[in-house]
Amino acid sequence: MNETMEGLKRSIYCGLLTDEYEGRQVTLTGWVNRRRDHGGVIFVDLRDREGLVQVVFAPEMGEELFAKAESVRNEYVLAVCGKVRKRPEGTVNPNMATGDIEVMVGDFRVLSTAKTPPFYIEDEIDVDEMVRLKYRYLDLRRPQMQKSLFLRHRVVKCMRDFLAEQGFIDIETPVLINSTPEGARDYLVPSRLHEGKFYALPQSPQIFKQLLMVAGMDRYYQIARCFRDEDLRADRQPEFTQLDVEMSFVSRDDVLTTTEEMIARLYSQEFGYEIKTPLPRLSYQEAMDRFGSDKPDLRFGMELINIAEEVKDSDFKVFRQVIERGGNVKGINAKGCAGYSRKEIDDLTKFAGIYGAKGLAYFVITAEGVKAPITKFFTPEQVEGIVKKMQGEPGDLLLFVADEPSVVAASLGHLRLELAKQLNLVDKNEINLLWVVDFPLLEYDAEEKRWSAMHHPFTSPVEEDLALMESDPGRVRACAYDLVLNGVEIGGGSIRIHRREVQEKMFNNLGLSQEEAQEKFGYLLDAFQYGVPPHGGIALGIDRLIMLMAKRETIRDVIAFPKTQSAMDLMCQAPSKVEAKQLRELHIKTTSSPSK
RNA sequence: GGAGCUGUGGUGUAGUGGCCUAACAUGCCUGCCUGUCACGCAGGAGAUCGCGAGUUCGACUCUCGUCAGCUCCGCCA
Repeated sequence: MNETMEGLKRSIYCGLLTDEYEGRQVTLTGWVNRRRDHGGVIFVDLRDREGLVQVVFAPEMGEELFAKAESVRNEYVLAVCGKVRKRPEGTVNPNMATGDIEVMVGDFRVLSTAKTPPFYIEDEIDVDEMVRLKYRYLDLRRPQMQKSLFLRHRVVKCMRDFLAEQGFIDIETPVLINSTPEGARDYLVPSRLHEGKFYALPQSPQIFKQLLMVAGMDRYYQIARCFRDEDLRADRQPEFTQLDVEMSFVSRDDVLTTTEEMIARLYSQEFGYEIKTPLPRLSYQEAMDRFGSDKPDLRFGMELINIAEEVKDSDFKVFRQVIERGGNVKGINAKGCAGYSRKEIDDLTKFAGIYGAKGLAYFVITAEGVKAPITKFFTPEQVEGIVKKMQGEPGDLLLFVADEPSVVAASLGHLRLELAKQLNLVDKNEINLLWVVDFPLLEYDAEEKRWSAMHHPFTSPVEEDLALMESDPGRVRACAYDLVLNGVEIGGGSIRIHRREVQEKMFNNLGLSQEEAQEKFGYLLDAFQYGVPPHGGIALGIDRLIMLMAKRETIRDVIAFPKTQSAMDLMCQAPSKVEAKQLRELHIKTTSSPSK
């Protein structure tokens, strides 16, 4: 039933056919996007990765062939041979790139019949993602998905070209490595040859790229697959792709500048958009203070404003006590939202609660003055002071959170984003890039009661904070930086520690004993005894970057075969059970019941 | 580990205790149709309403559990 390509050769992609081919005999191949059977004549839109073209089946081709044409259905794979011609007057389709021409089919073959697909192969579909993922190969036929993958290809190619020009070389690092403490949960791979031992899949090629610097490669890059066994999000998959870069004998600004140039070239090449460099830089502290986030979206204002000074002497116990305990009281001004209903404010309160806020205080500013249940705790002067600090005007809604600093930042920071969404404050076409710099080197893990590296254990402290490492580790700034695009972290890196004594201090702060450090990272420490260049680098999240460039809401849309939120591949059904024999070879026994 | 939303022919939806013997659109099948392009017209097939309990005289509808998908919190150097 299915015919072969024997003796046929495609002349051109369907979507690339132009009127320059008029009068010429061509062979086209593709999928039947849609057929319109008029009885005496059949129109078929033939689709390939470049687009559509209309091919026409008319009875002149002969009875037998025409009968075959009548049996053609959607998604059949055809090879058609025919003459390109201008469409008759009045039948040109201006909505179609190839709408002024068509191919009069003289002969054709059905290379493959097809079942009716479970959903339409077209953009703007509204199909349950479960179905799309199960039939991902059909989902990927949709032009929009193909465009995303083409975009991804061009972006990665542009990166490679740029980096090659700059003297970076592409080096692969192993995928089977050893598990390390710190950081995300590792994916483990049992060893058959070493009973009871495991490889881990890399969370990033971090240590290897640093060893490549010790090896004198000077400038390295890799499009690296990374693995983290943590829960998924719209912008987090268990395996994802990073552009991993490392360079020797450089300062922080060398890394930033190189990255900026690359990103600028990307946008220039892809959209003809000129990004102004150098990009703005915001310290972590300032980002947290003003936006409640270390990846602030600067496409709109509505900054967090500290009103501790204005409320510290008020009768409002909630605020006062928080301040006395070292907490923050901050607010945001939702311009023009004074008309929000009780329920809308309740919803905002609930929303703030997700991030730990125990309440959401508010002022409604009307022409007659401030209206709110809590005004009674403040003197008129205090109310006025708060309104002034918040730059409140009649018609505004002021929202306040009082809590420990991290809760205030998280709740107001997210509330700010939520309100921007509701009020449509974001220009979707704006491209807002910035660096967040001067991250803390360490953060305190309350659960484990110890310091842990905010970036990773090889991040260098900034020189002038070195002395604080023993006296006040929480205040040490790291020579680390994140690249933020429209409120999404798309990359991060640091200048690394290249001095053994600083590295030891770092391990010390992390509560790693000399022995533990030697056991886990000994090879890096050893390497550092043999001449290590100062070095630093960055890793960019390719999936997230492409997601933003393609204006998609989830990285699943720019990954060919992504996993669901429960880390399953609905198409191939991974993960799956394995044979008992395989487990025996790996010296593994599972604890779950065999029926499961 | 937790919160929320969703689950009804292939697909997208409607149906808030009896009107449901489950509706609409689209897709699919059959027939007609020589200029359509979301072709048109006529007819037809197709659903134990995610799964399991419970409440009820009666459950697509209410309750509980469970599974799956999505969003989020925790987690993610």
